[in-house]
Amino acid sequence: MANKIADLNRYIAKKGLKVTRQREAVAEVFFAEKGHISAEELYMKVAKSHPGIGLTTVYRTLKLLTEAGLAKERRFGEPQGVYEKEDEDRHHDHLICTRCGKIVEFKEPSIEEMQEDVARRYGFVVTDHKMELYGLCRTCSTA
Amino acid sequence: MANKIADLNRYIAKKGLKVTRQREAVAEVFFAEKGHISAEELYMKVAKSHPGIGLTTVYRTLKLLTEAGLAKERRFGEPQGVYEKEDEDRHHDHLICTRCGKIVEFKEPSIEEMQEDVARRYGFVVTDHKMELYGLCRTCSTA
DNA sequence: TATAAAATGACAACGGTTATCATTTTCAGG
DNA sequence: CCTGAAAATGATAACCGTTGTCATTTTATA
Ligand SMILES: [Mn+2]
Ligand SMILES: [Mn+2]
Ligand SMILES: [Zn+2]
Ligand SMILES: [Zn+2]
Repeated sequence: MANKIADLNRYIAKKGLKVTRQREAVAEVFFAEKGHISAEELYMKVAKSHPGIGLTTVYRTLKLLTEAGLAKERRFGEPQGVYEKEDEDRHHDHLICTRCGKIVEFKEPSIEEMQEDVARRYGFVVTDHKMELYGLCRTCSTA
Repeated sequence: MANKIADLNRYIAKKGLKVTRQREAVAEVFFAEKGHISAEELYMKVAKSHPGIGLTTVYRTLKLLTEAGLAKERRFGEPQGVYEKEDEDRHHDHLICTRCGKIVEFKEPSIEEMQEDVARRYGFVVTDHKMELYGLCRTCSTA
């Protein structure tokens, strides 16, 4: 994901910030992730290849990535936030199993349209939304 | 509101717990609320008529009310949780203005049906869901 | 009224995140 | 390449909403 790193560096330049080894290290590990990862977990993974990088820096980098539109913070009912890669056309919502923690991502344009309708009806302009369905996955409900 | 208190007392009896002045005081103020209120705010309001009641007890009572199905905790992107009255047929979702904080409640059965569809498609049995639309209210978007 | 169980209030502790600050690093200009 | 101003880092303390602890009080049952 060299292009992702390039996107980050472009954002950094645009904002007059600076490229650092730490930012690249954190971003690289983050972009290599598939699912949702907490700051603490990311910190641990980064530490393997780059010991010495502080948890604070991981938090700061995640915030930077979020501002740059490359990461998104999620909150699935737990106090600890998790992050995932963000991309204009990667928007999705989540199904969360409250028993085993399994998370399924889905996209449902027809629901999104209806959300727009509802918002319009109340005079709102929607900029973001959150939809989470909590329940039991197949494995957990048949056990 | 007397019936709400009665509901609470019924739940308390069923669980072998005890009716106390504090619980009644907190519940009364809570049930008299219209919108969403934080534990801290509720604590302040309760203090006016019943000084001496601790914040801890307010938290405990809110948890009790939630277990009894009479209150529901909400989180609108801020660290501080807020509570609102709960009722089987009072389910609704929220439109939140990110500028002025205005919150509009709405109910959209067709969306709820589609949520069920999506869940079924992935083998999930939904027990709860969260849908929040963030954006600008009419006042804020035309200013 | 005696008794066991539960609730209370004061306070400490928790956990995830952010602020502070001395030190180090980056990078534009010379 | 240097130099210097601006920004970033890491260690640590602080923050803040919430929950745990525990001695004391209150409730409800018999
Ligand atoms: Mn996701
Ligand atoms: Mn509501
Ligand atoms: Zn499951
Ligand atoms: Zn507004």
